[in-house]
Amino acid sequence: MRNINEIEKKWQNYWEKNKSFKAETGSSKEPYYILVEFPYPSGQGLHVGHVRSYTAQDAMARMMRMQGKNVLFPMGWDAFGAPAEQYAIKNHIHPKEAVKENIKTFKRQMQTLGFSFDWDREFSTTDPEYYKWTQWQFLQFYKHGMAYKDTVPVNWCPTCKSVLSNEDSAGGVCERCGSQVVQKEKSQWMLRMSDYAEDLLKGLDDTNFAEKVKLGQINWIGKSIGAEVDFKVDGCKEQFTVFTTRCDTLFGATYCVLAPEHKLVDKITTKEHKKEVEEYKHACTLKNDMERTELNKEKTGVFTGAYAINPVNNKKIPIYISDYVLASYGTGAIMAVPAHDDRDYEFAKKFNIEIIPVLEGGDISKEPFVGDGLHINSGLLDGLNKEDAINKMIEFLEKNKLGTKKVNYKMRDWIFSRQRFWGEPIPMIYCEKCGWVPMNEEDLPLLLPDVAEYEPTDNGESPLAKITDWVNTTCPKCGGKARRETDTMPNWAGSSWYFLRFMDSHNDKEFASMDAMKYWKRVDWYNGGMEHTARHLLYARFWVQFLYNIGLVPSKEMIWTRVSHGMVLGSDNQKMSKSKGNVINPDDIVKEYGADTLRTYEMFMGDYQMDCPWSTESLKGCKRFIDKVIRLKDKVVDGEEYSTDLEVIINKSIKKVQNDLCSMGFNTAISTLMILANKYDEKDHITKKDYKLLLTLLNPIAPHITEELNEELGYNPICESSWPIYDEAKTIDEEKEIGVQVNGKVRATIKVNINDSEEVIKEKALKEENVIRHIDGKEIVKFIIIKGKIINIVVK
RNA sequence: GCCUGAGUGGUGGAAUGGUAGACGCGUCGGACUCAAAAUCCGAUGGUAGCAAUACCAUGUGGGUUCAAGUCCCACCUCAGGCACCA
Repeated sequence: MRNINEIEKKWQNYWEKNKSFKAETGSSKEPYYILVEFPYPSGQGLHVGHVRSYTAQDAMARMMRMQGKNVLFPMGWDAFGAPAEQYAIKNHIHPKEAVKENIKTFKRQMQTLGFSFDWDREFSTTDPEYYKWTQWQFLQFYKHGMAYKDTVPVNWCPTCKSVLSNEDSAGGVCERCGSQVVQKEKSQWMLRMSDYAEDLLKGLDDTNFAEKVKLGQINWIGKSIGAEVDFKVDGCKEQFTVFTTRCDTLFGATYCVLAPEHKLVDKITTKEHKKEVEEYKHACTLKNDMERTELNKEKTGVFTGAYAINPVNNKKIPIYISDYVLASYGTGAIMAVPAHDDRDYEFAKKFNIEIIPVLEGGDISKEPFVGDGLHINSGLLDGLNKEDAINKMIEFLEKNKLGTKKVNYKMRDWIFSRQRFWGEPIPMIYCEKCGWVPMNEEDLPLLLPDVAEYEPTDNGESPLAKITDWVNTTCPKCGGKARRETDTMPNWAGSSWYFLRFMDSHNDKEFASMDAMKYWKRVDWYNGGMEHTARHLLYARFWVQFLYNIGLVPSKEMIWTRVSHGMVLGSDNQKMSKSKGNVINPDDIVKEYGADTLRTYEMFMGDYQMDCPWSTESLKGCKRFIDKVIRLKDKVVDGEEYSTDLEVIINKSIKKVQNDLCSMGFNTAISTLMILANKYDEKDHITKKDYKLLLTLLNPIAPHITEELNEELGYNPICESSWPIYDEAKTIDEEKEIGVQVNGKVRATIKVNINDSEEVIKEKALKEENVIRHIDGKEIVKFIIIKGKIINIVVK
């Protein structure tokens, strides 16, 4: 046989030439859309982790095509982003050149692996034909009041010289470069994502996401139901509002805390406390979120000198400021109930504030009691449980106009501006006379200029700000002098709707036609990394829901199932990285062992959804399996029927492989095929049909060699054939070995026939010597026969 | 601290409540070979035993059940995510 790489090349060319995997919009076959997250084409080339998830989805796609479905399995490039920009800065080339190179490498690598993507639908988020529509969609957000400019304290990375989203700077550290993030005030484009909090929560019911994925979304949205309560400041007209989920503990509120940034702080602070308060506030601005949370072991804060009036009992209670209260959540102010909240308790102990228990149970001299209990010291609430007390208190507050029921979400609006060159320009123009004016839609795309300088400015302006030719323009409204927005969009923008574009990739009239979207209906199966299941999925769902609300997509949720894969770790069980020297390059493996072996190994290595270490030894085992399949061809004799003695195992194998490929049981699908091949190997001869069956079942995972062997038998290509159909009746063994237990312990195994009556089985079991020994002299109290599974004899 | 996973041989991992360790890797022994590679055959959880077989064994401790890796309760460890969210 010829060299394995030549065979692989031959079939890759065949598929390309014959457009074997083209998805036809409008075809009468049942549409099925399998999507795998499009990669960021980094300079590192394809990772063996990519190979794992692409092979998995490829196997599904190939099987489903054979089952007669019209499978859409596309691939593209998420190519905007900081790494390409940094690479360009370093090497003094335009990022689009670097991206072009990287895409070429990625695509070549994917093609040598034989993935059945419909390459006719390929695009990159950096193509003007694509980002034109990303910009167009931004304009729709703007025109529907969903995009606005606001000055917000933002996370600033001094190294990247860029603003980061809360998400990107999780933990106070820049996700890109790892530097410490500081706080800075900046005017930013924002998307009103918080308006969609409730819909994003509800929409989950219309999806088939895995439970853990749904939970991730729910946690991120962070809904909590509570009440807002107004507190008057003693001795002046001012008042402030707090948010609480436990308004039933209001009688135990012995102080209030405002966030240091709260607007009221300056107004209510008394002369004697001014200096202290100012110092504390200043200290807080120096700290970023990371430091604030890190130093949370010890509560800090200062007294403002002012007092609030507890609205339920008119008690004067002190007002403090402390950074344990966040300005960005709720109202930026809390009522503190030290008897029943850990944080408030700690604070109260430190500042010697009164602690009044209002719930029965626990010992508050030692620790706060946060459980459920009947109310005490609470006037109208005394004797009630938590739920009743909350309801009664809300009723009381609303009746007396002291507060209202209120729902809060952790999810905030999406900060949409980035001070970078390599992103979609935001198509907005600032005119002294007219203010912010959107570009005319006909003028899109707004292209990135072709210049050679991409360094951000030191004052945090985007590199685009330096390109005056580009920046200076005229106002679309009044025709006067105006300036373009120089910020660009975040990386998440282009990936929030790419799956819609794949339905109609080359449409130059619309981002995708309604007809095409109605035909494909939705992404039926979406595979991606666990790290993207919270953020990316939430952004994409928000984007789609907005488009739905303005009538541009056919349904509110366009993604049905979301699944995630485990990582491929280095053989040292660590994440692969250059510095650790544990990186495996797929090119090397393909060259030495062939794409089919690599694909088979990555599917066999372990549970698809779990991380798994690389093992070249195990890879060789899969090579051996492929070689065995090739060798089996020598046993083939003519015959267009299955060998009689193989019928059961063949039908069983079809059923198992088919079910496993649909439910991500790739490793057990391969083990089934290994068992089948071993069975064939035991025989002197197998029929052509037996052999073709094995090749067909293995084809989704190892498509090249199976096509080659199939062709040598004289059959039409497998990718143009049908998936075999199994006969349920023939998946059952006539005879089976089952265990015989005595008191739950296996003492023998017996052969039973499918037609054996219980009497016969009983008789067989009781004939076994070892069984007789264990029941000897005892009384049989129960005789349990589970057909085809086990026998258990209970004796006393 | 909270949420989500996961703890099974030397190793990657299999097991709709029904013979734990499928399938693969490694190791050991054997065949073929001048030799090696490749391939093939056999053995391989632990302890005891020549063996039949017995006992132990799925992170720990309880429980439910004729039967528990699987279900329930408590706890321990590891990984990932969130983290002062009132």
